[in-house]
Amino acid sequence: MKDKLTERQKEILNHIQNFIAENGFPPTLREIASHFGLASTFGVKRHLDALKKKGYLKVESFASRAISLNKKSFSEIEFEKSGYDSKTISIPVVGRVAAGSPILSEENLEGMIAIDSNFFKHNKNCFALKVSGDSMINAGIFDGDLVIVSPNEKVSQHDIVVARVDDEITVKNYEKKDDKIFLIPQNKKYEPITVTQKNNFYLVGKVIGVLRWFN
Amino acid sequence: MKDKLTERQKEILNHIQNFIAENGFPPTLREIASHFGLASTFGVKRHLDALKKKGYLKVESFASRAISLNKKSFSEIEFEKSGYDSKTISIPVVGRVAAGSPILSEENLEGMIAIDSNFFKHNKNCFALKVSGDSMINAGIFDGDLVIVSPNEKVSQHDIVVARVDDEITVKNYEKKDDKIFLIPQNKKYEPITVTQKNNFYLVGKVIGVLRWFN
DNA sequence: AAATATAGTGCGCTAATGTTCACTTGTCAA
DNA sequence: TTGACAAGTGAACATTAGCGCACTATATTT
Repeated sequence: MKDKLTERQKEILNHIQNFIAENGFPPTLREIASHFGLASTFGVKRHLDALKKKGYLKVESFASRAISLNKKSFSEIEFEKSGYDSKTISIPVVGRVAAGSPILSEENLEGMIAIDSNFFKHNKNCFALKVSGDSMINAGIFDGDLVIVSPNEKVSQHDIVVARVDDEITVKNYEKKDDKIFLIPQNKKYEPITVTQKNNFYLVGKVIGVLRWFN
Repeated sequence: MKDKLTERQKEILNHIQNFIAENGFPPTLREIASHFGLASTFGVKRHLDALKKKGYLKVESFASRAISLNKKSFSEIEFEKSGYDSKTISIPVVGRVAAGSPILSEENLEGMIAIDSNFFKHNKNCFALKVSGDSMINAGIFDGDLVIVSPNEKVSQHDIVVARVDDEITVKNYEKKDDKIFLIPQNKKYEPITVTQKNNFYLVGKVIGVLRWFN
């Protein structure tokens, strides 16, 4: 009841959020007023007071642009108290793999990443590997992405896998035909790799996820 | 030009970042000065001018607290601090958003994911949203992917954002031209959305990451 | 009809905050 | 040594921006 906003208040709150997103800092009363074609800052102030009272904003007194959005309007609170119980599983992140070295040696380690077990129903030996190269762009795996790899998991036809061919680590689609193994890139620029007896071939694991950061 | 920062400039920049993270808005010159025990605001101003010139932040003239961070300033500074604390941060995962409902209401909650803070240098209000539709495939975002969203972070031209247009939640590239806002899909099958005054437009946040599971 | 809540106007006041200038100090390299 | 440069001081000064009052208007409720 108390938290209910009027139409105008919603508009104001909405505009403040957009302003911050666009500018990186909050607007002044006058800027808000002028955006709505208002002539006086007093009305705006009353709206802010209302929004503050209802818990959507914090406003420092006697300070300029000192509006901050309250988490309440976003997330946290509701989840925090809903007693969400879940374990997280930590997996190591592996960067560029030095040719010849075991993938999971310390020198390749770059950090850890933890993922909620609800989303992660695989075995505990998983790790994440930083992809270099664009041979899988059509599968939505870009240079620099982290692929999450589950070793000792059954690999089926057409799965995306991480494999080692003669000390070279690659991410490709897996295909087996008449006892021959093919590693298929998802980019016209590259040719499929045919694995022969002469190659030192090792199926590292199955790619079960992809994680990418925009920086 | 040399983009290299002096020690002092790094300290200042770092403090500004922390201040914004804690308060939700940037500090004034005097607040910065007093944090460092300085008696004059002039020195601070010169530091800001330098940081601006070197491209780490933007500062509006004759406006209070009008400092905004440039992307560049993330990576570099946090870099040095990383390694100290490696907590994991939990963020909620949001599934299909019922039209009209606040994104982060319980009915939309699907779980939590936790991510190592070393890989996650953004604010704590972040959440993950399940994408439906293929309008961003050329940006490597597929149907069913989880995009990780940072609300109340400065959105720049061409950033991938989550926006609400008239109760419809979409993920698109953000573009602003002459006061007009365009939401650009990354798939030839779709047309850009032009946001007009008549639309109820709300910039939910910036997409800072993508997570995909193969199941 | 009267009361109440929401919205907005105009205007002046004052505190908050950015800007500028002249001068000092310490470091580093030519 | 001299000169360039980062850093800081102190004291105005100029502009921005929050605050508050009296008054108006329009719904909705009592």
